[in-house]
Amino acid sequence: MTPASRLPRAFFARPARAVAVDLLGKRLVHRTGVQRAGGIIVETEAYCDAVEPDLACHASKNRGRPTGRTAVMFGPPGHAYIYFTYGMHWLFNIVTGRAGQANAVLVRAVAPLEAEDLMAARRQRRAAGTAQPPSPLPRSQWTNGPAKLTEALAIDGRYHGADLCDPGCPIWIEDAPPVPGDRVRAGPRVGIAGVPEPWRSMPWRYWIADDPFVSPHP
DNA sequence: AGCACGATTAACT
DNA sequence: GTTAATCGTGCTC
Repeated sequence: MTPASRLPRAFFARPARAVAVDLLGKRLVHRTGVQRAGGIIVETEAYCDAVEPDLACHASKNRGRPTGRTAVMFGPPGHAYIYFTYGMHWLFNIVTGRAGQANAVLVRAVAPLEAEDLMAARRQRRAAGTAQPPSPLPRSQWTNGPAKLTEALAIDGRYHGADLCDPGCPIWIEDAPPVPGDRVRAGPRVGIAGVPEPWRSMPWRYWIADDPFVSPHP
């Protein structure tokens, strides 16, 4: 069964920055069997807004030509661009814009909404070797980061390239009321200190003001 | 064929 | 504030 509120391709077929802002307040859902886990998107980042090269974007590698890793980003909008980083973390993006352009939006944080016990279990550290009961991870830290939310929602590389607009896809974005414009904040993207200016400082990270699940530090 | 490093996180001083 | 964990990718030799 597919919810009628699954966002259609037209939503994603727009410039990355517009989609990144409009994704705030929407719901990211992953169905595994009969279980559903999901959260309200509270933080995003736009990459490769197509006007000119964005050196912070993976698609700018290989002189801006597609590679095995980035090919999905050059494809049609509404598909998942998921990649593995630091040897241990999966990051979830949605392809935006139109085919031929390499645009994407990174989902950096969500607020837990459904199946919270399931998310907590997925995020709970395994007891390392010695039999010491791991202290429960606070709810505030379940999904407040790009790699934390993929772990909590069990999203990984198997969904790389998946069409989120396909009624059969177990991952989708559910429509929800938009966040008022005066509640949206913008600032530089996180974790790209090695990227040259001006791209390093472009304010293409968006979040909901004062939301407790926005990723820490930055 | 080899290598430096990353759209991060958690644990540590 | 600092650093280890951990490995696929893109770039250099």
